Amino acid sequence: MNIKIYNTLSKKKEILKPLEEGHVRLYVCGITSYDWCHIGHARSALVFDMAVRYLRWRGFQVTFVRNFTDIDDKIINRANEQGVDSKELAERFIAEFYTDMDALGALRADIEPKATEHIPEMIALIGQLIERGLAYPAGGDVYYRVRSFADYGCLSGRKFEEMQAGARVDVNEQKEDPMDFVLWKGAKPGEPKWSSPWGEGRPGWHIECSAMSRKYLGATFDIHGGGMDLIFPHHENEIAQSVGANCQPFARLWMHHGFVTVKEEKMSKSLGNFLTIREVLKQWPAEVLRLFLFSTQYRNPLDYNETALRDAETGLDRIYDCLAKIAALDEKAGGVEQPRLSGKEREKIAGLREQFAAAMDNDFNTAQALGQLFDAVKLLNKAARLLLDQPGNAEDLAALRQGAADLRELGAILGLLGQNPADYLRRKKEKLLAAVSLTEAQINELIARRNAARERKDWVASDAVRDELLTHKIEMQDGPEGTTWSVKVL
RNA sequence: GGCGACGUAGCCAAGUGGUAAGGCAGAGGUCUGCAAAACCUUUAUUCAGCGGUUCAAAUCCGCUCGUCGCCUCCA
Repeated sequence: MNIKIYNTLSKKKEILKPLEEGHVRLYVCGITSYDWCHIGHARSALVFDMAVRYLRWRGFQVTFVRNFTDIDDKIINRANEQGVDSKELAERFIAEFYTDMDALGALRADIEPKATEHIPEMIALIGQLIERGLAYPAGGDVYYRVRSFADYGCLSGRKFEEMQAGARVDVNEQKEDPMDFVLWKGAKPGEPKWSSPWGEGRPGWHIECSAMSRKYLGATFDIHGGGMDLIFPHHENEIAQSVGANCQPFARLWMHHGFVTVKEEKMSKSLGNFLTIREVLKQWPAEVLRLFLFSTQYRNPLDYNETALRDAETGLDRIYDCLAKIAALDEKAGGVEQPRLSGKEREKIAGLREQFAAAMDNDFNTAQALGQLFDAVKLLNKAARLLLDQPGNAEDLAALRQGAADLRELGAILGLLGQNPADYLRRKKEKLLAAVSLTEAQINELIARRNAARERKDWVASDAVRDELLTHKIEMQDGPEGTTWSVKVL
């Protein structure tokens, strides 16, 4: 088994070989908890949720750590704006984060450390950096002496000269060099503070990840992940801190996911175009959002728009339709001798797991993996149709059931197809019905009227009923089991 | 200005040296009283453009054009 993952550090796909065989240690940068999570956060959460589920499905033990930044300038500023305590604010948005994650069906990380609960670890780490001459106290703050760290820039591919050419860093007289970054900030009046050898203050942003990853995963561990915007400076600085303090390699593989854009622009507070998870889930079920997010490989940018989400929903419906059909087939297993599925078709159904895994092994290529799922749906639909006409052969049914079970098992890796297919379709119908001006009883009455007309072969009357229903966006399907209806989207 | 990514059908999106997955939308057909759903067939001689390497390139190299991101808090 070879799982290849793109490593930002080497700019190549590399075969995943955990330090400890069979055990992957993963650290992901979580949120700064001062505001509602947006769909960019959802992408981050779901990408790593998928990666963890897949690695586990593949038989790895995974230790997944994702932190909360619960002390930071943004939190303090927001708390001041709202006249609340910064700790209270941070706690509140951690709770909201969990609500969102639950709504998305995202697994909890195994360890979810908070920065404020690891101040001693950070202080120890800063102390080590000072000892090694890589950091210096200045006026109540402590800074990292970036030029003393030879590999600075190795992750983002930057060189000092280049960075300085375009640097837009604040002028700060306390720093020896404008590129130096803060490890410890001396407290200003009224700010939250902890005591330290350098006076009262609080940690800089980057130090928490170095301290907490070391505590829970060790100085060197397998994968460190986050959004692409964290490459510089956050992850670059983490490397400087961790390698500088530990004198051994830090994360061996860096995984960075692409952004969600809205109308081709990066979401940002300043542009006012960010969409919260809460808002999006009001409009679309979590599985639709997941299917949408996984329709593109995680490193590529992804544009959020109505059309894309609608397409995703149509696709999801199609898979559930297929599963529901097969479930219904189960109930009328027949005793026909001859299998109707060819050996080749049977093989293809059985090969789904392997095909899916091949796609996922290639840097979690969910787009390709979904393609395999849809291929299987097509095949299963075809087979189900064959069996629907006549009593099924037991072997065929077994193949179909296995195919459906595989579909659901693989879907679960992406957090999809977790619902009972019949329930999913019923719920969807109810939701759509709520937006339509007819009740189910009224619809059934009209259908009965139409069927009576069809009995008489009064096609004019029959079509009139259908047209009437269509004005209410109700569409009928005449099947062997009678007439069913659905709400037409659009 | 520096660094990096991307540009594949109407739209979304795989494919990274061997002759273009998949989804959505569209067209034709089977089924149906007619429909719908499902299924079948079909929709890129071509992968931004131009050169080069190779028996062979969407895939490698160079240049041009275009889009986006990072360099400041950011998933």
